[in-house]
Order: sequence, then structure tokens, then C-alpha cells
Amino acid sequence: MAIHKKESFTQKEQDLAAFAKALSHPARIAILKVLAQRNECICGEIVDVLPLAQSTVSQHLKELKNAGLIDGNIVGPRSCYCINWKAFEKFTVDFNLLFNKLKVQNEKACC
Amino acid sequence: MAIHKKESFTQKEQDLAAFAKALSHPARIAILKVLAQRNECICGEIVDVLPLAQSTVSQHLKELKNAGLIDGNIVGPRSCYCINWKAFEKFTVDFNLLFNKLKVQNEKACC
DNA sequence: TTCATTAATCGTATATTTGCGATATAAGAT
DNA sequence: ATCTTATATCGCAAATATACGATTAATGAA
Repeated sequence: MAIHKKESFTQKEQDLAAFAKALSHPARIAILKVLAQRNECICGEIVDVLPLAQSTVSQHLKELKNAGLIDGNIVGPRSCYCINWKAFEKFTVDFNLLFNKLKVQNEKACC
Repeated sequence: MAIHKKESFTQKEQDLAAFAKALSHPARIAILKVLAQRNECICGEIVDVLPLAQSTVSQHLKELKNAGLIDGNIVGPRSCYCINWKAFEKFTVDFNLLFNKLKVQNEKACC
């Protein structure tokens, strides 16, 4: 892949893709599910639930945090994470704007 | 990455992740946008619009098709694609089920 | 201070994705 | 039958992602 072409697309397309990318691994879906259920959760609890090594879970958490989907802060020697519902809302709205509006017009299949 | 762990997660988690993965590249978002606007579209028109080589676009279309997000059929020497709104609907519903319900309860941030 | 616990980061191996040119395929046109 | 056009597929190179063990850092407990 000589050169990266992602920059050639609109910011909105890139943002939406980045959001989807953060959700594109079952481990991260599972992490979000746990966080959604418990509202907040320390890292160790997530590690206990997932079939992955601690370092791998930490890496997935970092990606979710970088994508802005979760927040995290340190509580003593632990790390407490929770879903950033605001960012979540923004992206689901953008997603619906992009496709669901058009859906109403084009509901009929063509192929 | 010695072994793949994706299989260790629930089917729903895997399905949702696979859907998100199909959306995780701006080129594929752009393709879906074009298809949504025009309802149906032949491959060449998409190639003209995107800043990518024909073979690369064809590959992205294949991924979207494999993920079930678009349908395609051959019309003479061309390929006509369109969005599979039904599959789209299914996944957006699943997505909302997983997170939006819980959101109502947990709207307050914790971190 | 020393030890134990928790989690982030580093280094590394392997898998997957992305991208392109070249080639193959298949239909319609001449 | 040959040529043109449209698109899929192949083969390859480079970039990214995934996973883990080992290490580091930072806090609280003894």
C-alpha cells in the first residue's frame, strides 16, 4: 500500500469510518457492553470477563479511548472507565443523517 | 498474533463487529453515500467519483457485498450495485438495542 | 522502606488490510 | 471473428491490527 488515501475523503467520511473502526472488533463491542451495563467499570473487571490477556484488553481500551468512545480516570492504583455517551450520540446521529434519511426515499430494492 | 480470538465472543458481538468493520474505511462510507443518493449505481460511476484505482474500488465493493450491506447484479457488461436496506436496518436496530436502551439509564457521566 | 497489586507500555510475531498494476473474463459493437 | 469496454481477480508490497509476555510505573499495604 504505497500511499495512504484516507486523507482524500471528506472529514465526515473519515470521522464516521474512525468511529466504525473502533467498533470493528468483537472484544471492543464486548467491552462497551460491559461498560454500558455497569455504567462504570475498572479495568480488572473487564479483563476478568474477556478471553484475552491483560495487555491486550488494555490495548483495546486505549483504542476506544483514542476514538473518544470511552472516558477513563485513575482511582488509586486502578483505572476506571465509562462510556462517553455524548460522543456516542453524536456519531449515531451522524450515521442516521447519512443513511436513514435517504432510506425513506429509496426503500425499494433495485438489484 | 499467534491465534485469533474473535471466535471466543458471542455471535451477536461478532456480527456487530463485522458490520462496523465494513463501514470502517472512508472509501466504503463514500461508496455507500453514492449508492444511497442514486438508489442504484454502476461500478464505473463509483470509480469516477472515488480517488482510487478501479481494482481497489472493486475490492471495496466486494467487501461491502460480503458483509451483506450491498447487493449487485450484472447488467450487460456492467455491474449494478445498490444498498441492501434490509440488512442495514437489521444492524442499526441491533446496534441501538445494545447501547441506546442502556443509555437512558446511564446518561450521567462517571469519569 | 519493602512488597503486592493494578494497569500501561514495549517489543515482537503473525495476520489482515489496503492499494495498485497486470491479467483474465465477459458482453456488446464492428 | 475481432475489437472495445467494463469489471473482477491475481500477485505483490507496504501499512495496520491483533495478541501476548515481559517490563515499567504508580499506588496502597505491611
